[in-house]
Amino acid sequence: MSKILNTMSIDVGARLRSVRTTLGLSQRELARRAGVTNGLISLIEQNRVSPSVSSLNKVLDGVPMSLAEFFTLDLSTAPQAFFGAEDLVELGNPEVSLRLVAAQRPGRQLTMLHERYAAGAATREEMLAHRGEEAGMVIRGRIELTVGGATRVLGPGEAYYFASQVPHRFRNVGREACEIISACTPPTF
Amino acid sequence: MSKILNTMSIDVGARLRSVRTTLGLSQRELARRAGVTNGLISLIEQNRVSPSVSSLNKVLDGVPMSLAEFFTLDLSTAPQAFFGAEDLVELGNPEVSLRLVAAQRPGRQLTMLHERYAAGAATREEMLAHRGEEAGMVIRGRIELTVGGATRVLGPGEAYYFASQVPHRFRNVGREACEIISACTPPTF
DNA sequence: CGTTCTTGTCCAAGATCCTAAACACCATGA
DNA sequence: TCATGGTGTTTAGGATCTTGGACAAGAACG
Repeated sequence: MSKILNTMSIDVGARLRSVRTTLGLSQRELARRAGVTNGLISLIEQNRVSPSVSSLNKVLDGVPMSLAEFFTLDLSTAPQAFFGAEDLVELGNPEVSLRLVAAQRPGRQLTMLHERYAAGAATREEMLAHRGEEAGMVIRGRIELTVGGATRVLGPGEAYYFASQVPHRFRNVGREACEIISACTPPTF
Repeated sequence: MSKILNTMSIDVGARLRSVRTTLGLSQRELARRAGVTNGLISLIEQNRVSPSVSSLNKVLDGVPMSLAEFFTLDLSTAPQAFFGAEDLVELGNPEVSLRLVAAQRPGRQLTMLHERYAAGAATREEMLAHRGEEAGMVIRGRIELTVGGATRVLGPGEAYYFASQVPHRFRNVGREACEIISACTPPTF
């Protein structure tokens, strides 16, 4: 006896699905980041259950997004064409800042990021799951980039381009912060 | 074995208690309006449980307040002294609008409302639970006010003052909207 | 002093959420 | 064709939320 919960003033399921798909995450990947099960994400998105606030909070921690942002999201906006610096959604941390362009855009096919690595900061070396390609250009500072077996330090005006499935790692070996504009497809964030 | 849930980034219990006490409601009164039990309100406010989103939504319907407003509330603001029209919190409905001054102020001792009755609108005649007194002045339109057995129509510049426990009823018998500035103590909203 | 009302808290039992595991489907590739 | 790895969905059962009622403490009143 499959049941669907009464329509509430706020459609939590649609909201969560919108947030997740916009960021290009699978239910399992979001579940892993949030420390819950993929089944729960599925049930919530179908409005088969109304999650406890603490569960929803855990799920949103995997995005990351606050409850206030989640409930304040306006789903019915026309696709936005221009984004001020304050419109970019921060996905990283203070050490490695990743600011996403057009985060809310449904069905987004491209991920563009404004990345900022603090002095000494680095990404974990890891194999990304998707099959897309990544490109970027340094606009300030210097960054050491390792792709497969090769390592090189890039400065302002220099760029990179590689397939995402090749293990790669960014490391800021300089004294000042390094900023990069990057793009990849399909979207992983 | 009494347990207290892990501290979350957002203290739902404190938030709800703050909202409720600020409005001068008891747990039972809020529960009645929301269609839940007083026990649930108690447990939520103590963070003994993390309510489901749908329960929290039901509870907030009794205020009324949206989930977005609830999670956006800033609890740590210094007492606000000035309130623009947009700062007043709407407590009524389209027919009978009740806009509360200083809704968020903790320990508020006074309730001041900007009331607006659409043409033909009326309050239910009911005995209010508290023992305070109410006063108000019409600033626009005309309103028929019944207090105990007496009825009178008041216009701009005219005022009223009575004990809250006397049954009373407001009714706009005119063609235009009627606006009133009212105050009562202790706070019932 | 009791009586009666209010308040918030606490406690089984029932309802709902959440997990772990399985399922069905599709795409890729040997 | 079969295996592999990805996707979202479903289900049984344990964990948690929610209810209805009891409880204790305080205030108002006679």
